Amino acid sequence: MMSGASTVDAIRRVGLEMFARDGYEATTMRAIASEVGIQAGSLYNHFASKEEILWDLTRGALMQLTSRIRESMETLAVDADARDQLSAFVDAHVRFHALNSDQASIVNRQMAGLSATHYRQAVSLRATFETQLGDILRNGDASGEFHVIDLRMSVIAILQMCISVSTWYRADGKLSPDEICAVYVQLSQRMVGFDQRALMASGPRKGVSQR
Amino acid sequence: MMSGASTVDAIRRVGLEMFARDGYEATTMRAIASEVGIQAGSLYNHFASKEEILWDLTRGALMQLTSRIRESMETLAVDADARDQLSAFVDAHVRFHALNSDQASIVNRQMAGLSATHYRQAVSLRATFETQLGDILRNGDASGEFHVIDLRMSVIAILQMCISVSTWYRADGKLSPDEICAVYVQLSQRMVGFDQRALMASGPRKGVSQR
DNA sequence: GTCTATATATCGATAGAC
DNA sequence: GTCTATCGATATATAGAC
Repeated sequence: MMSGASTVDAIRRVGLEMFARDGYEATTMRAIASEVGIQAGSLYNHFASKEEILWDLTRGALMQLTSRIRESMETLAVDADARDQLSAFVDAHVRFHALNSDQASIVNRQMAGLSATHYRQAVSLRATFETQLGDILRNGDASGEFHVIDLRMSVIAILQMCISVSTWYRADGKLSPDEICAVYVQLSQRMVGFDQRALMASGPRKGVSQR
Repeated sequence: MMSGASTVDAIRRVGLEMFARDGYEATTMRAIASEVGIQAGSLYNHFASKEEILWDLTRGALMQLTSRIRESMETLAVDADARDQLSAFVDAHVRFHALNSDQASIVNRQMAGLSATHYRQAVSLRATFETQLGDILRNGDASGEFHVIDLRMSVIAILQMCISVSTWYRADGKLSPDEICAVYVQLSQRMVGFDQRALMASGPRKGVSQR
């Protein structure tokens, strides 16, 4: 038991880590309890079932990501163009998946452990991201800023690209979240057909990074 | 038991389907045996353990994908440019992940069930795809065909984009594999900074698809 | 709210008859 | 090679003392 942290928060913290690392089915209530420092039966004073822990973590991760995206979009001016909107969206998405790889694993890999009802709710929450990005791309294409090849496939491809950062980013690696976000923002702009040559002409183009 | 198919092949077929749909840990040997039409104990006449089934399927999927990519690359002329190489690679990757979503699930989501030794072997096999695509991008950047922003991130982003097709493609959907591959090839060309304007100028540009 | 003890079920894997 | 029967371990979840 940790001082200064409630038992329920300790269960959340341990469950998140173990579900992400070992998978939901491979993680046992006994293992969670042991890491928290209590007996397995005591877990049921805080969560009705193992699935309730997963649902709590899934819902929390999705709401955290929702908040980060909303905060990032709110920094934009009301008349921001589609390019700025896309940048804010991709930046928030990449940053979240880099800095919260455990939450990313829960949402992207462990959702099969949810009950049918909770699974539907999670998919519904996740679909809002696709809708948001789809709106940005549609507006950008309509205004002539973008030249989208296919709306739905572009949306999924960009989202999946952002999500994949969670599989390789390491806090002790050579690249900072800022640097990574900058690259993915550029990639997303290319994918939607935003013409960057005007920007490139304003400064010397850097060589390809060969880390 | 199916006539014309050996028991071991039936186990492979059923295991692939159940591992992909329910996950490795959530799939029981009894469930596999039941679907095959034999008793659970009889499975051990064909595989030493549950993990051996997963490893057989993982290895098979990775080798199938390897073959598809090699076949696609071999259709190219010996002096094919980087753009054609990228197209052949992406086409094969997207096509495989669309038409073999179960194999894709095994390789991309169920590998945590493998033993440490088998896991390392699978990761090693999978790394060859990254190396191949990395070579194509590096050569294309060196020759001036591409303008790669960051080699490693571009490789991962493109691969993950191709893989994601397995999560939404349906054989009874509106899009054929050919149409999907065409879109993803274009997306990949944009991501590596291949200039398409010369091609676009040769014909009227189509509006964005709003399916 | 945590403990000990346990109910109830199911798991992967094995043994030996046929 | 498949069957029946079962081993030994472990799973989630519960009951009741403190």
